[in-house]
Amino acid sequence: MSLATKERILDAAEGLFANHGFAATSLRQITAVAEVNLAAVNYHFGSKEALLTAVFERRVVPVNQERLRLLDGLEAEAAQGKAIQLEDVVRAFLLPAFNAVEGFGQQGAKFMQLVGRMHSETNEQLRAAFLKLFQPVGQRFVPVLRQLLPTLTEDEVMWRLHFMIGSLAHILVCTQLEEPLMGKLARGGDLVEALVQFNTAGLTAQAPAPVGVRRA
Amino acid sequence: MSLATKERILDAAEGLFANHGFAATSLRQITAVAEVNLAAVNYHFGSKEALLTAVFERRVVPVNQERLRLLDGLEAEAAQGKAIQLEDVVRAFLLPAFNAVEGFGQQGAKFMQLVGRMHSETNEQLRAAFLKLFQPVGQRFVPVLRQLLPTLTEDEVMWRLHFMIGSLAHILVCTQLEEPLMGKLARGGDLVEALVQFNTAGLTAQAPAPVGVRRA
DNA sequence: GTATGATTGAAATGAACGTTTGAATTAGGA
DNA sequence: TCCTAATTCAAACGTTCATTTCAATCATAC
Repeated sequence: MSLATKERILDAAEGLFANHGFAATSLRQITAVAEVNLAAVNYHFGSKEALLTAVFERRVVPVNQERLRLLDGLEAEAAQGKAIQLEDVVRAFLLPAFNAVEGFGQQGAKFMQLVGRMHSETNEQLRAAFLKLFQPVGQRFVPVLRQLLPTLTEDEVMWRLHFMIGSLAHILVCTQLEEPLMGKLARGGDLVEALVQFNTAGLTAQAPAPVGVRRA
Repeated sequence: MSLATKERILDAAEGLFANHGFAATSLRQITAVAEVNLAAVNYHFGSKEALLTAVFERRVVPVNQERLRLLDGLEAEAAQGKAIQLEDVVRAFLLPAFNAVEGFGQQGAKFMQLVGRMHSETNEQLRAAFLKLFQPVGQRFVPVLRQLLPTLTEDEVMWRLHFMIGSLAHILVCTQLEEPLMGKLARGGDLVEALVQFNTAGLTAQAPAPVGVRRA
C-alpha cells in the first residue's frame, strides 16, 4: 500500500506543480488530490523540495537517457562513414520529450508542462537539482552541434541551442493551456515535426553579418 | 514623496518577482528592499496581485506600442509598393523587448526576465491580465505572418510564432542567470541579431512533409 | 498658524504554510 | 498467534503570509 501512496503523491504533485508552480502549490493540496494523509509527504520524501526532486527524477532520467541513446546511434553510424545530419541531432534532442508525453499519457503531459516551467525557475536549490539532471545532455550535444555548425562562434552555438530549448519549453507549456497568448494553439497534427523543421532551419541560418556591415 | 514610494515599490517588486517568482516573493521582502512600510503596498495598489499587474503595465504597454509602431511603419512602406520582408517583421517583434532592456537599464533586464517567467505562468488571474496586454500585438502580427508564409497552414503559423516567443522568453530569462542549463551563455555580442536570424530562418523553413512521406 | 486630506508607521489579525509528534493501525515473518 | 517494523492518522507546532487597523506624521491650501 506504501508504494501506491508514494506513486499517488508523485502523480498529484506532478499535476499541481505543473499547473500552479512549486511555490504556489501546498502540501495540503497535494495530499488532498492524492487522497493520503498530510504527513505522508514528509514521511516518504522528507520535505517539499525533496518531493519536487523525486518528481523530476522519475521522468527526466529516462528522457535524457533516450536523448543520449539516440545520439549514440547517430555517432555509431558516423563511425561507419555516414555523415551526421543536423536534423537528426535536433530530432534526438526534441523527440524524447514528446515521446515521454505520449508514453505516460495524461501524466506525461502534465510533467512536460512542469519541465517547461522549470526552465524559467530561478530558485537556486531547485535549479541546482534540475541542472544536475541536464548536464550530461549538454556535454554530449554541444560538441556535436559545434562540429556540425563550424561557421558559428561558440557563443552563437550556445545561443541557438538555448533558442531551441526555449521553443521546446514554451510550446510544452502553451499547448496545455486553454488560452495561450496571441491566439489558440492546435494540439494535434505534427507539432513535433514543425518544431524539428523550425529549429533545424534556425540552427543552420547564416551567421549574422558583423555589426556595421548590416543594413539599417 | 508618495510618487517616489510607488516607484520604489514597483522597482523592488519587479526585481524580486523576476528573481524568485510571484508566489515565492513576499510583500515583506518587497517593502524591505523598497525601504517603505509594509502597509504601503496595500495602500497604493490594493493587493499583491494588483501590484504585479501594475509592474507589468508600466513596461509592457510601451514595448507593445513600439512593436505596433514598427509594424505600422512596415505596412506604410508596403502601401507604397515596397514588399514587406519577413525579417523586418521578426525584428519589429523582437527588438522592442531588447530595447526596453537597454532603455531601462538594470531594472529593464530584471523586467524582461520577469516577462520570460510570466510566459510559463499558469495562474488564471495573472494570465488573464497578462493576456490582455498582448492581445493587440497578436491580432496585428498573426495576419501579417500568415500573408508572408502562404504555404503554411494556420496551425503551423501559430506554432511557429510560439516557437519564436519561446526562444525570446527563454533567452531573456537565461541570460540573467549565473548558470543556465547546458553551459554558460555569453551576454554581450549581438544576441538580438542571432535571435532574429534564427527565427527568420525557422519561420521560413519548408513546411514538413505530410506524415507517411517522411523518411524513418 | 491652523485645519484638512493624503500618506506613513507600528502593531495586530486570522489564515495558511511546512513540519513534527505520538498514538493507532496495518502487514508480514517467526 | 504474536511480535515487530512499517505505515497511516489526527492533532498540534511555530512561522510566515497578506491584509487591516488606527494613530502619528506630513504636505498643502486657506
